[in-house]
Amino acid sequence: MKTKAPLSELERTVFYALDKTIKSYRQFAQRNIRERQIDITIDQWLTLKTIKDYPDLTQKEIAEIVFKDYASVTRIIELLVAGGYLKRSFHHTDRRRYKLELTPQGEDVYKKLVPIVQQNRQTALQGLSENDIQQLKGLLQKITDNCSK
Amino acid sequence: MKTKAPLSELERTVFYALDKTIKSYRQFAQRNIRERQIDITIDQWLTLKTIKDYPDLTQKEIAEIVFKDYASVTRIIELLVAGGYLKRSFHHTDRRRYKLELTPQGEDVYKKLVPIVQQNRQTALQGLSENDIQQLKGLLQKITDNCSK
DNA sequence: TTCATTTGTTTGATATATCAAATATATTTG
DNA sequence: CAAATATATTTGATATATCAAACAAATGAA
Repeated sequence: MKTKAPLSELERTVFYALDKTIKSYRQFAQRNIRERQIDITIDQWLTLKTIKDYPDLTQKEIAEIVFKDYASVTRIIELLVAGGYLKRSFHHTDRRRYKLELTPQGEDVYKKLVPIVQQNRQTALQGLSENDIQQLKGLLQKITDNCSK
Repeated sequence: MKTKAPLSELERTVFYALDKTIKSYRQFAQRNIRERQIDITIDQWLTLKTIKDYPDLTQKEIAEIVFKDYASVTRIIELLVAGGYLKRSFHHTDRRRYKLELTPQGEDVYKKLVPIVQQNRQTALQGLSENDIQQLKGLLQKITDNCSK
């Protein structure tokens, strides 16, 4: 029987665990989307959903919500447009901006994904109580605050 | 006085908090490295450190430790070699592999970074007790497990 | 109104992530 | 040993992250 190597220093840090957890969740979630033959990435989904839920945000505001760089949002939106999920037209009052709307295809993906994402989250959180989750969020928030000063 | 918009559904999920926390930490850590004029990325540092601490690992094993794709590790190592931090030569017994060693410059960066990383972690975890940290790791582990089945 | 500044967005360059396919060497099996 | 299989690594294609620089339109001040 093979004995496990002792954990490296890296593997013992919380930051390692954090990184691993978010990567595992993303892989898990992406796999479940792909398995249903839906052609969209997690990041594209996040921005699509944000646009659907909050129409008339600027891209800057979208970026802040999804916690991404403005440049990334620009490119993700380009791909969503290229993929036929999003329609981009000029904004009525501010010509620097675009008006962003889901296409029927975008709406369709949205409808399909909502329950999948819901299910993913539920599965990922199995065995954690509501209290655990609040605890977790509190601790994460503290770390985030410590890093943002 | 401006009142905050209510949090979006996204912003209320643990996964969002997770993503935000790890990104905040990475940005914070990278900033502290750059400020000291050290030319290396976090990911390069992680793999450099792994090679230093565990010489004679295969790239595959390195990838597993740093939780990265094999392809990513290949490219990160290329950059470390190009940057003069790592020396790559053929492995004695297995010609598919490379022998990886830090150059003097690599050793130098290693020595400089150890205390910086130490300090970063400490700062990021300010206000969390040892117990909080164990709690956090436990919860993260549960989520990781849930996503890996 | 004009000029300077601010704001929203894009672009370019480089690093990393992901998946699939290609390579090369090792190992196993018949 | 030869063929099949396994293992270590690389490469290609595409998506995302980050930072800086470029742009263009809006806004504010003189």
